[in-house]
Amino acid sequence: MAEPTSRRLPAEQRREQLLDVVTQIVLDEGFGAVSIDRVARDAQIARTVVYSQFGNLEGLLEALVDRAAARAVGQVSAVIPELPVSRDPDVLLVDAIRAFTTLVRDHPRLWRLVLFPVEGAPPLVRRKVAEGRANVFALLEPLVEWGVAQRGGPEGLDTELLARGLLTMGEDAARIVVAEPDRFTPERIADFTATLLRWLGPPAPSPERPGPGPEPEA
Amino acid sequence: MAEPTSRRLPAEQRREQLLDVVTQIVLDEGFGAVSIDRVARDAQIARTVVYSQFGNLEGLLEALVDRAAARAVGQVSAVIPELPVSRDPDVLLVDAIRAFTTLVRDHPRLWRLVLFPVEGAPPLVRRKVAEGRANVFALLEPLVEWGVAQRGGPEGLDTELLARGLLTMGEDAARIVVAEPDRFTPERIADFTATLLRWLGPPAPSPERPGPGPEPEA
Amino acid sequence: MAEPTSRRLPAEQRREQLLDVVTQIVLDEGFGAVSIDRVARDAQIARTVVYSQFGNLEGLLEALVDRAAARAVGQVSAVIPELPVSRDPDVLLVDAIRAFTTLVRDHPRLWRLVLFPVEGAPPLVRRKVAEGRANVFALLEPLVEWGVAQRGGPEGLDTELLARGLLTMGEDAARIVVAEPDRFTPERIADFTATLLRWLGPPAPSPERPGPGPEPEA
Amino acid sequence: MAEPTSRRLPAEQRREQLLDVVTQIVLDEGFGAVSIDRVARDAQIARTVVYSQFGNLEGLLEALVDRAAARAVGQVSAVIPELPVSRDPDVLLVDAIRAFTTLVRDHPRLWRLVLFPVEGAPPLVRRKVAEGRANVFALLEPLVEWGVAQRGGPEGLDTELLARGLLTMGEDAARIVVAEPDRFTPERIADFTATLLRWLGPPAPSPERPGPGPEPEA
DNA sequence: CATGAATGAGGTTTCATTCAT
DNA sequence: AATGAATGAAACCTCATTCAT
Repeated sequence: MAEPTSRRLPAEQRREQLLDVVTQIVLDEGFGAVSIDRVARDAQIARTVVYSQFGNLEGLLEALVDRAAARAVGQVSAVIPELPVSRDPDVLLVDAIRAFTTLVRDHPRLWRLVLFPVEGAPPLVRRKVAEGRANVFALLEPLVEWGVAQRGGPEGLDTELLARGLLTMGEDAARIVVAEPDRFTPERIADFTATLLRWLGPPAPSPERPGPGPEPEA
Repeated sequence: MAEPTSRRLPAEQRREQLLDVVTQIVLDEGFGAVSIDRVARDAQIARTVVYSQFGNLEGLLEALVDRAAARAVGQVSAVIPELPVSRDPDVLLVDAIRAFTTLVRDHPRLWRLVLFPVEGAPPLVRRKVAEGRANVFALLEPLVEWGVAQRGGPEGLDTELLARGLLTMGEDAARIVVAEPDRFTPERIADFTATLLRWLGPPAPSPERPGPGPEPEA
Repeated sequence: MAEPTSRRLPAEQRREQLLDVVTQIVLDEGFGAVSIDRVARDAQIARTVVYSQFGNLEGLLEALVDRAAARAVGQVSAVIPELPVSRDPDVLLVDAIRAFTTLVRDHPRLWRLVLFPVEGAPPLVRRKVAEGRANVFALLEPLVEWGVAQRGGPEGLDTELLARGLLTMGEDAARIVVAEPDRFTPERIADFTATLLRWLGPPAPSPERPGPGPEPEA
Repeated sequence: MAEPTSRRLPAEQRREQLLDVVTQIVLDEGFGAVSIDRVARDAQIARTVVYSQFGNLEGLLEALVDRAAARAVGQVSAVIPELPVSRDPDVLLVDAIRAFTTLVRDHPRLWRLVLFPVEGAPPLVRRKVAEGRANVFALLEPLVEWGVAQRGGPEGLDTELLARGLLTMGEDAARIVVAEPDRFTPERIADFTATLLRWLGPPAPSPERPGPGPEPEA
């Protein structure tokens, strides 16, 4: 680790380097292993450099979390469609699940950080993750409502719980894809989702959404 | 906290008292806040008493986890039915969800410990929790297979993923019941589950399903 | 170690048992490893038993040293002849050396304790050993004087230093016999001593010591 | 002790200062009294300074031993002649003894450290001392063989034991010179050695070594 | 921007010892 | 004669943080 990067870096670069070091430590040994000392040691610089960049330990973690959050949000927003949507809700869901898990699989370092409350994440981190989750939930809920309506869901369906459940399962899907990429592929998960939707019967042939033709009918 | 319990307790009682103290600390401030020092301080005894009971910090945490695990397992096993089952799978599922969330709601201290890998749970804790989860999964999977068969699930349904998903959602249900008991009640969650099952259509009216007669045949 | 000797021993027996335990610890891991705790643990009794027998750690060590000293003195006094002696001084010395090293070889546990200021012997121990050494020296010096006179030693020979040197070498002989009994046997050491004495020329055949006859004259 | 040396010393100087402090403690109270805490207290600095210089207690002791060993070796090598030697072996031995004991007398702090396995020297120290002893022995043995040959020693003399004995006595001489410098002077010890050699008779008048006639003149 | 020296606090652990039973 | 519970002191070590240069 920690190539002998030229000493005396400009602030921005130094920050990036240090955050990379921290990320590595967290992934390898959890948040509990992060200390100013350790970061400085791994980066082969004096402790005070870390202080001058991040103020203190909390600042360091905050910066880490902020960077990860920004990246994660950027990636997710490319996957969640925005209303109004003009596509079949089933296809939409399956595509979104596939896209999201693929994305997670391809950026495991980022998503392990986000998805696993790794080894003693400090309150700060949990708070940020919770925030992010709430944001995603806010995007998801109306979509779910729309989808249920489109599909003709049962009377009195608790869409809040449904949205929550979908979010939870989506997260868990991501987790298992990261944890065991050989056993759990995006494709397998997408297939599972499609099969599940098929179980619900064909999408309601609502007037303005003729549905995908013949489809699984028999 | 920490009533001035009579000094000079017999070992067993002392252990219980100390584990209670630890639990409180974990719930309030996470595993990261647990230290021999802190426990002794909160219990208003000398540090060495803790050592004489648990050997060292790891021993203390292990004892905590073991106690919690024993209790949790005891409670869960009362809720998960064992095959062969002679009841309607939908009712079974709804009842189990209701029973489990009720149980969790009524023992929030225990279940917060188990369900929330709070604030820096040390490897030891995570391992135990993972073990417990695996055990439950082992019980759950055959049940799910049985239920799907009973109900006439779609061709090619990935029951491993389905079982996993149900487990994940069950856990999450428990979590929200503990976290916001006023908004999320066992009844609400049971209702939601029932509605969802209704969506799947009526249980397959398989001839021989008033009871587990010939079973997976048709 | 520490067979489950019947609990509730009479004092004298308990003391012996505990001193045996201490001896074993010292031989295995040095004085630094001796602690009331350790002794009690190895003897499988409560710490307080040790206290009631020896008062405190110092008392324990003192008892250990006293017992060892008594035994060592008993053994040595059988080897050191007392004046007046009516035998050839060379034979006397060689015999004594042989007897002593043999004795040491046959009681290695005792003599390792005495001869090796093992691994952090506390002041108390060093003091006792020094005392013992002084006692032996007191016995040795007149013997050496007598021997030198008998043999016709050189004018102005510093018998104090000679006695001291003999003592030192005797001790060292004992040490190497204990440490490497295969390489250094009592016989080898006795032979060496005899050869050395032969180098000095034949013992003065003068009945009453006619003085340093030839001497370094040329 | 422990003058209020200016705070904020450069590393090298700090190390020296701390090793001096440790030396003092060892000489006064033995290795058992050395602790990071104690060293810091005596040096009137924070414990962590000691840690930053030596890593841990073992590192501290190792540094102490290494420094002492380097110094001791430097001094001894100036005293032990190397083969081939062109001087009278008796004179050589006496001179060496005199030089060594003088040197020891003049550097008592160093040599007490080396010669007295003081009060619980930890394994590390014992190991180093044993090593040093072995090195000296390796130098000494060929010299002794040469000397015995020169002098015409008796048939079958066990030169290994002789060399060992001389080493042991040399060490002991050093010890008593340090312990009681008034009673035991280098001169007294040199005289004793010379007298002893005289007892062996004149050096063999080997052809190419005309004997210690006029001595250091021709 | 970066270093190196230093501090103080907090945690783990072991040990000698005492007291009540 | 023995146990088991408890204390207080002292050691090790690591960390966050500050200051002078």
